[in-house]
Amino acid sequence: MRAAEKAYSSVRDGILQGRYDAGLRLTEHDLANSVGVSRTPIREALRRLHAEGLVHFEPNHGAIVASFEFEDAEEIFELRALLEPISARRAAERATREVIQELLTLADQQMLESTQRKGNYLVRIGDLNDRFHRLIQKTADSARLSKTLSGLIEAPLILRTFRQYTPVELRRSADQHFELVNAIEAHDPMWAHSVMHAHILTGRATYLRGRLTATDGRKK
Amino acid sequence: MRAAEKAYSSVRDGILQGRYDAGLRLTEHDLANSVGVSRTPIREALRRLHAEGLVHFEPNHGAIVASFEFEDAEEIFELRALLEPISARRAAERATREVIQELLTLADQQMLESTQRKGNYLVRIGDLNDRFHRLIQKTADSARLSKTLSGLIEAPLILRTFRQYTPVELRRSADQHFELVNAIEAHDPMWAHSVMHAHILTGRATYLRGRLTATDGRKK
DNA sequence: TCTGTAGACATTGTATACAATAAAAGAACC
DNA sequence: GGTTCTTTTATTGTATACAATGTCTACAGA
Repeated sequence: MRAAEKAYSSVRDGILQGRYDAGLRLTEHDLANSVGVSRTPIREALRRLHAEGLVHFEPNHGAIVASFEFEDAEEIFELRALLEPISARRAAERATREVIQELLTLADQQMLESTQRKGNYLVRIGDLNDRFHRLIQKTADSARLSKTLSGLIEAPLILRTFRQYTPVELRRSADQHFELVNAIEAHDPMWAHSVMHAHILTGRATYLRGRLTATDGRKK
Repeated sequence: MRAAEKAYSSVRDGILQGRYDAGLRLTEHDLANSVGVSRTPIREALRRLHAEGLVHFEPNHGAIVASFEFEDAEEIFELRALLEPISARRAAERATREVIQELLTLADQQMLESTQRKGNYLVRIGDLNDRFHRLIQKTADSARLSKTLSGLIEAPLILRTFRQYTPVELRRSADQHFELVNAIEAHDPMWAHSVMHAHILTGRATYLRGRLTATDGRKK
């Protein structure tokens, strides 16, 4: 694997898995040491992460791990609610049998995890959800749309959201994935569009409810 | 100015002004020579341009200047039609008197250029249009939205579109800018939203008409 | 004439040394 | 004790040398 690639995924994973907390300073030198490559590929990785919004630069203080505030979440859900339905629509126009089968498998597994809820099932559900949405994006076959969305599907935010889900909501989310597969299988772009729209808004509602409870909790 | 900055704007200008044609190979070595900096800042600039979609990489052939096909244009207009109205809405909620004044001045100048049509007025209109839209984005004050849109407002495409405009359409476009300023001045988000939506769709329609005529021309 | 292969060449990828700059720490003075 | 100036240190920015790898070309053989 190229060193730049290694640096990128290493730092990215560190941020997404919470090993690097929001606000932490990441100096090129330290990262180079911990990843085991020189500063050059580290620089490249940091610029890329900056473009994706995972870090920002403070002059002479290096890269700072970005934090997600409430306003960011609102905005992310708003943009996803606009863009992901387009992905779904395009996917419905383009999906092959193989893709549909794979989506079905992912939805199946997610439903299983959502009903059983064993071990650290939330991480696995988060992962399945991520793969499901990414496969739809890939099927939509629009580099521009993918790039636009990639900055928006922030795993830490989504994982945090999953923690808010009640068992019922977890099953509903998995069920919406099933319906999405149905719509895509039927090659019905409008159906796929609106199911995806509802799906994102459902996630948003859950996130908002979680925020409210969290705030109430602090107020007590 | 930092060398990386110099490299970025130099290469970017080269592409946007058409000095580097679509499909042209840009090798790091050559660019380093022509810009007058070392390869390191050139690399940084190229990665950035890649993230913005202005070049793509072919393994062992370096950066290739991206070309805009019909499908790309369709997609860009579709995404802009979704996203720019959000910018307009947010701008209407946030604009100060100073910003409104500046927008008004830009719209004024554009109207003037559109009625006089002297010299290479199309370039100047393209520039005014660009500044108008960017100021709205800036006023919308959403880093995420700006970043998402920045990859979509491709100057070469928009400039090409302006060439298709009839005098009437040029004035209509300037007039829509005026109406947008009215909506923003009234702090009416919905109004701003729908005017911007119509404005983008107007541009799209003109672009499509231009494409059709070009195709007909070839068929004869 | 076509095809396969060897080798030169072009190009990127990486490490490292050095320069520039700004922040932090410490010393001297009031 | 506080404040300002100086020195040190930390950090990024840039250039360059070298390594790795893929591509193109020329030539030999069928």
